[in-house]
Amino acid sequence: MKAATRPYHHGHLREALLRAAEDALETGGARSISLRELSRQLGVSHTSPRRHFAGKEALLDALALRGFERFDEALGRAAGKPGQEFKSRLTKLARAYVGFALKHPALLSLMFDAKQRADAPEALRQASERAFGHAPAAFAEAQAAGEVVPGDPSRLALVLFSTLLGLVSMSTGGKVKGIPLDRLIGEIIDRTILGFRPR
Amino acid sequence: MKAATRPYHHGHLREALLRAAEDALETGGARSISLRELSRQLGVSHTSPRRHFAGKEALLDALALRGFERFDEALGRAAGKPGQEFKSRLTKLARAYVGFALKHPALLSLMFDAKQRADAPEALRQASERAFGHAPAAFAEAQAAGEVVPGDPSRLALVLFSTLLGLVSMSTGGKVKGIPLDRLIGEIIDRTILGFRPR
DNA sequence: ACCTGAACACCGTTCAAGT
DNA sequence: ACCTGAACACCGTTCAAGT
Repeated sequence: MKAATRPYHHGHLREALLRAAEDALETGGARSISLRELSRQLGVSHTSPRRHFAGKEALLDALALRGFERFDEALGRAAGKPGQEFKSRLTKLARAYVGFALKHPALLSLMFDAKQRADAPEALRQASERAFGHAPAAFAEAQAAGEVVPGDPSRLALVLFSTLLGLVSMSTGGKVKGIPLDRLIGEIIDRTILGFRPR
Repeated sequence: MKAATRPYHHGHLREALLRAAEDALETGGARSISLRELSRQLGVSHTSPRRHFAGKEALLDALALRGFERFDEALGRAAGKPGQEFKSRLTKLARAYVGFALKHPALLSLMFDAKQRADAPEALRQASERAFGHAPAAFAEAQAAGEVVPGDPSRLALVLFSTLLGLVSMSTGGKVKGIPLDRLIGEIIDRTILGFRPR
């Protein structure tokens, strides 16, 4: 009954810290994350995090990196396969993106802030680029089929993702001017396809 | 030689605090803002800010609010007048927006974070809506001239601004994949106008 | 290797007190 | 009204020490 009070976090303290930090992030914002408080929650001394992260900034960066990795997976699953209808693929990608953004708003904000920093780790930039690399494939295929204007496909995809990203930023609680984002996505996709259709 | 060491910040301590806080924000990020450090810089005791702001959060909110007010002014100047060419008005609005975003990246991030908070002050939401209210007028006029598809003009303007907002978020140091934002704006405007043209 | 406690230099906020 | 110093309960980070 006493020995049980010693989880000691053999190998997974790092994991536990990241998990607890993400909880705090979504609950009380980035400012509410405290290494000492996390240590208390996990029952380790306040200097233990130091073994796994060089400092608080490093923990936040690791959190952002994991965010990008999950983001990448979600978009990868939604990206679809060659041969599927262009509009349907874009719609799935868009819903995946918006879904992630609405589910983890504070994490997404942290991810972008971290990536923007002048001294951002290279891994962060790469993870971001990987995640945003799924849409261009769909555009390239549509170009080959003559449904979309020529040009760098990743630049075309950029326009769609920018729009969605901005839409989420301008929304409050998943709504813009009372209209749910879900309903706006279809409109955006239609306009995007129209704008990219060869004249 | 001694009396001069007593600025005492008669009435404008509030102003001075906001100014110093914005400097710190753009230099070292939101996390680098400290009430005590600001007080030190301004030569007042560390409890003086309390007279002007209920707490640190309140100071940050005030900073965000002023940001939205300046943002509103910048967009208002760029919005142009009825009778001017639609595309030229959009381009000016877009450049004004992107210009602000690149000049005050940390402030913009703070502005949106503050506005998004569940307990955000109403004034913040209103200031945001005011600032984003300039573009719809241009869209409404273009609709009257038959250059743009019918529908709620502020919803049409939303698409353009979302795209720009997202573009800035995805950029690093004013560039996306090595291409300066300035050069992308024209492309975005063209696509937007194309997408909104009556079929 | 991994974790610890003590120490240091900071925070934000509160409060009784001064002019 | 406006500002002050002391006090309180926190921080992140460093370091010598323990197993």
